[in-house]
Amino acid sequence: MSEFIPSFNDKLIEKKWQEIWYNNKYFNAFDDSEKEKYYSLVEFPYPSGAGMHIGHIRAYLSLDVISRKRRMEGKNVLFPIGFDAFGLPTENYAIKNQIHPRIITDNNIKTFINQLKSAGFSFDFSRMIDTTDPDYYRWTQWIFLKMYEHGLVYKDIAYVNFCPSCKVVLSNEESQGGKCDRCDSDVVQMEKPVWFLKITDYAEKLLDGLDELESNQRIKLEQQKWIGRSKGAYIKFPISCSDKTLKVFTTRPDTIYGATFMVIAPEHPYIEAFKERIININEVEAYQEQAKLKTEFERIELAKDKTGVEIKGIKAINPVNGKAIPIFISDYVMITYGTGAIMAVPAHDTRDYEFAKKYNLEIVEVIKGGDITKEAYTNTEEGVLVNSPLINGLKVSDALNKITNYLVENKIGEEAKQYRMKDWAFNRQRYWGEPIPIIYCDKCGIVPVPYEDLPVTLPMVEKFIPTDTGESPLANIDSFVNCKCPKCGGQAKRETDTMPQWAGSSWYYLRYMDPHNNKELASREKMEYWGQVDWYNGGMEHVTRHLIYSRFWNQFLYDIGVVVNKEPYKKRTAQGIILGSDNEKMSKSRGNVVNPMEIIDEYGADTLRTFSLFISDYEMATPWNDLGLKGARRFLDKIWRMFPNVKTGDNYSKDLERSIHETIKGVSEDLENLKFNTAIAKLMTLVNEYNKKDELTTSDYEVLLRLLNPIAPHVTEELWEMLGHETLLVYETYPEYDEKKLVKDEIEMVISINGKLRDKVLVDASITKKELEKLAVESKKIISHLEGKQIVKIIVVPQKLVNIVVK
RNA sequence: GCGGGCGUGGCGAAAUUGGCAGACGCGCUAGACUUAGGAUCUAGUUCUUAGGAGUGCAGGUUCAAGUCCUGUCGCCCGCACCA
Repeated sequence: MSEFIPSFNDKLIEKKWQEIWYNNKYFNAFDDSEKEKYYSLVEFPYPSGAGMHIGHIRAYLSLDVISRKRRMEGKNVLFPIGFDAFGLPTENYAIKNQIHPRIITDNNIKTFINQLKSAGFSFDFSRMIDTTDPDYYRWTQWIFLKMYEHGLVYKDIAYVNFCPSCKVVLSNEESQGGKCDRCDSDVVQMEKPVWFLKITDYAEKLLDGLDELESNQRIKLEQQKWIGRSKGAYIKFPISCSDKTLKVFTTRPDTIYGATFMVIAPEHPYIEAFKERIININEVEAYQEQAKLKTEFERIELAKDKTGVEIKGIKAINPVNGKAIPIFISDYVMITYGTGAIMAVPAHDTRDYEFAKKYNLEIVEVIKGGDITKEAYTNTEEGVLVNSPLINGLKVSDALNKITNYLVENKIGEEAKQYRMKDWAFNRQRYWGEPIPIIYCDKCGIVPVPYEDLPVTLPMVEKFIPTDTGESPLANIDSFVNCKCPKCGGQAKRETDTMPQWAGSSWYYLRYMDPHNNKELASREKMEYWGQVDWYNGGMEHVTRHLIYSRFWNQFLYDIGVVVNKEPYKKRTAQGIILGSDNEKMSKSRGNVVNPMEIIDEYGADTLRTFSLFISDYEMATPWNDLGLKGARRFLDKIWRMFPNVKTGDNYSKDLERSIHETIKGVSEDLENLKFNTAIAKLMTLVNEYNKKDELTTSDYEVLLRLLNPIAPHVTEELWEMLGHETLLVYETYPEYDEKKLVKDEIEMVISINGKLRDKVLVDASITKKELEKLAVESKKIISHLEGKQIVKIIVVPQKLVNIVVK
């Protein structure tokens, strides 16, 4: 053997093992294995031109470690990767540089694959998918058509969020706070024909399914909040001298006697309907115009300042007491929620209170407990109803029941649920997305593309530019637009809008099970074998969008008998983001971006892997720290340098035995609980212990290599080979601990006085309580502290401490 | 405004869920060895008047509080005129 070098050559070793693993397909999953399956999934990346980010590394590492551990535990592991490649950055880059997005995408994917491999991720690269591949998006389109077939797709003219800069319609999810998710421009409201997916039909199922999901509370809460269910009632208020009623939604029908006026949204259809009777129609229409000009963001920003106009000429009749009350138009009521109209109860709602104060409207207290001369009394759980003939003296919960029954019996109202979540606006006016498989025929109307004609492929054209009218660039491509009607064979035109970014990712976990199937999205047999995703890790930012969308698609596919499980994911976790070393979010403009490839170049993939997991609790956001990398590298080098001290031996060294079993237990548990940082700390502690010895047995050394392998796979694999093994560590067994070996015969007990540490003693594990007390009181250190004091009592906590309470 | 989380050395962080605060790592200090390396090894490293004090701040419960309770300040994330 040549001279032993005290620091390993990461470049050589890592390249060597990556070639062995990937060329021999060591990480490929088997569809026909006898072994128990394990499906671990990470959110597939968008292959941006910038290549891999440190965030990708951290996001994928957790399940790479788990997947590697599972293989060692004898599982048939499916740990796939793919690319969510449709999207605006690629299209924008394509337009700017006159390169087709196909070419850009292919190049970016190549870069990504190389980068993923250089980090040593144990993905099954044979199952790679690309959402922009017609063989893939054929099935995205297929699912859309299935939804259409089942009445979950509809077209409507609607006010949509439109980004004037990206020239694209945005979903609510993409336009939070009135800003475009991508370019941060102010979003405007635009009336457009929109394809909607009826996700609200699945609101209840999406809520129920959360019970089965294994995740932390935050992940469930954010989804619950997003769906935003409110239980309450619809109530119909008759309109004076008319057979029409104004329907409102309220969560508090018990406060109906306090309803002193009504408010409708500026877009409410009754303004048009009662145009003839409205005396101040000019004033009302002027208000409507003004409201339209405000972006949604402005409407929220100006929230403090309530504005409105009374609609003169019509009144609403409170159906429980027959009182005629005024109707106002105001933009604090949204047309998109509930019925676009409310009964205002100023005494018990802060917004209504504000409005009533401003316009000098009557405020009637119906729940006792607050002081409505000062502010609205809203925290009414303990309150008692007053001024409400039918329900006076009742507690709120009883009043709610009684009044609801009354409303239902008298056909004034009905129980109802409302959701914050709205139907999913599903079309985009862009080129680089899945074409929506719909054809418009003058004779037959809207005709879905027949299943056998899928996929509707994107045409490869030289130039495409977004149109100013908000139409897709596809609209300019005649060869795409013009087609035959599948029903009558006549001239027809294709839908030119494409699907949103979220489409392809809504079912990709299914495709991995059977990625090359050209007959079905995946075969039933394979879906039965692979079942649910056992563990899905991704970003917190996708918990409300992608996670809900994909759960919705899966539930739909389950309902029509295509997939096997109601819920796609068994367990979901989310990594904390890595901030720049300045504790700010990484961004090019701040110049605090860490490039993982540079780190691999300088320190090697094993060091990057170890450090990214060691830096902090996996679920918390943490600033990056370049210097810390050295520590990770030092740790790996220490293990490397131990190699010459390893002597043959089939058992653990006696004095290390307990530490080894403790470490095995601790590390395994930590890895399962996402506590990678403490798992690595425990391995470091063990290594420090090893380092105090001149000699180690091969068993001592190998157990360390096996424990560390999922985290630092290259260097451990190399050392494994150096030990003379001919098989790979990748499929070696994961160490197990022996409970009996954890038992200590001697325990260090703490002796404290009034809770303050005063002494420590080493005692036999079998010591009795009495003996301990005696020992404690007789300790020299303790005696000196007890001088002149009186012992009140002694508390003994077995295995831990003795506390002497003195006066 | 509502919901969730966080606040611990010079820094990143641990703390078996109420029982030795600061594991592990970075950095720093001193020494050793020089194969001058991305070194390595050894010792030390919360503060401090050596008695203590100490987990954002102020109280409380307890034999015992970073951990539980009440109040308060600061930061982060999500939602936001949702009726």
